[in-house]
Amino acid sequence: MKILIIEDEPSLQDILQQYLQKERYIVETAGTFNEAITKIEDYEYSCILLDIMLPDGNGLSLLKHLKALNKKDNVIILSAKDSIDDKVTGLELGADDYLAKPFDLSELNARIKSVLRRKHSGGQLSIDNGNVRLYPDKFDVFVAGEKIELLRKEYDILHFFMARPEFVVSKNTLAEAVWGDHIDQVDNFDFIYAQIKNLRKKLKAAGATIEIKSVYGLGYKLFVE
Amino acid sequence: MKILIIEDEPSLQDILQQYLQKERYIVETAGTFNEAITKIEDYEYSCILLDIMLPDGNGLSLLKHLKALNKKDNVIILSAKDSIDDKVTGLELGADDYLAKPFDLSELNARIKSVLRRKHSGGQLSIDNGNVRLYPDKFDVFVAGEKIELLRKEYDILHFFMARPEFVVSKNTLAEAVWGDHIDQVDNFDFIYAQIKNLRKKLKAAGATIEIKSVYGLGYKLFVE
DNA sequence: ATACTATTTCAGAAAAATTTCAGATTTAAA
DNA sequence: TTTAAATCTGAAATTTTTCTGAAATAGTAT
Repeated sequence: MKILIIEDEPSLQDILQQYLQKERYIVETAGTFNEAITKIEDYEYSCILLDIMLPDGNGLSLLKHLKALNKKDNVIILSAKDSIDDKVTGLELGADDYLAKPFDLSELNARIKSVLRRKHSGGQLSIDNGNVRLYPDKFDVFVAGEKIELLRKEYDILHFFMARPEFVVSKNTLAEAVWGDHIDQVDNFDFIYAQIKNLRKKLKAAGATIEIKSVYGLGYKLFVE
Repeated sequence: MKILIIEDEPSLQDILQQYLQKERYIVETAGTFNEAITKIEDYEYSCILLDIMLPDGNGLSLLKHLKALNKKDNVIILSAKDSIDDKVTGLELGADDYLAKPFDLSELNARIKSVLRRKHSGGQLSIDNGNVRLYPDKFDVFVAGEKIELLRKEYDILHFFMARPEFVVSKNTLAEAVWGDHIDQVDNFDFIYAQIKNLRKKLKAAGATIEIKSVYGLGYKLFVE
């Protein structure tokens, strides 16, 4: 579960980040319009918290941008303005919820949960590739109808690839998605090698018709037979 | 078993809360329309007691709201008005029962039990898994026909798992369901470990064919042999 | 108040998952 | 073919999570 906080005020950004990390989300932050755009284009977040009063551009136009890109990220708008106008405009533009400042952290948490619940139950219940089926909310993976046991990181990695079959993914992108932001300038990818190795072994042992192939110098891609 | 009391009059709220807590329910309260909405969106209650005369909005519109959100929570309407109108409207809007003030606490309790029975076991009086049988409204548990003595928290935990056999449940979810929402940002789960340990010991000693297995990094699940 | 029971906290032990490491193997390009 | 970089591997080290019995605290009933 990755959440992007788009908020220019450092203190609030900090509070939100710390609170949500305690709630076990992977949290990333963006302080400016441009930074936010870059992150959004690079990754699909489970939920985006968007302050509509950004210094270098109105948050609502960011929302417009997001929808124009056909992104599916869910958005909760945070705003100091409690004006009906902004709220309505935000929701019309496709935001999923609206929260006026000042707000309670537990209230924010409740809204996030509600958005995620809606997203997951409304969205697809399983992801299929070859003879592998993955149930995102149950942490269950089946190969040819048989359940296999994956550890947490193995599961996260597989989930990531299952959502992007046949696409080449760099190790940096993978690391960022599965391990989070703090893994930014890493000089060796041993931890990825170790995980990929174990995941491959389990998939092979179960007779999966998918394979995580390495693309020399670029990264990996999920190959579907 | 979590119950939400939506009632603006503090004294009645207090009486209900104390009584229901003694009856071993986890009780939360909301005094206003908005507070209630927030709580409802955040969590699915076993039963909601709804006073339809709220200061900041009619209770019936809250009921409408609830159904629009596709929530499955059961609702018992409490009302000072004994008008047929309100009763009919309430039940039409999907309430499960109706109780006119003033009412007897034991009567309320009976209605709640009946609603819960209908909800949880489709009217069944017991929940079975393996050689374990649990009687929800008697707080009785039998293993292979022999009654075993469980403490309150142990019972609540077992009940929770018995209703969700084979499903992985996070410690946060378990804590929220069994301990209620004052446990909001916990940084350690020692109290869960302690309870699970004791419950496991009792189940094992009685020769139960079910087992609460831990799923490393995720939570627990009830395994049925 | 007092005694009794239930629950939570604590500190250390155990178990499990993840990362690091050192050496082997593969790859692309000179 | 030779070379250097990239990737893979099994095992060890580290970190994280879970478990345990005992002690402290909270809760109930007398």
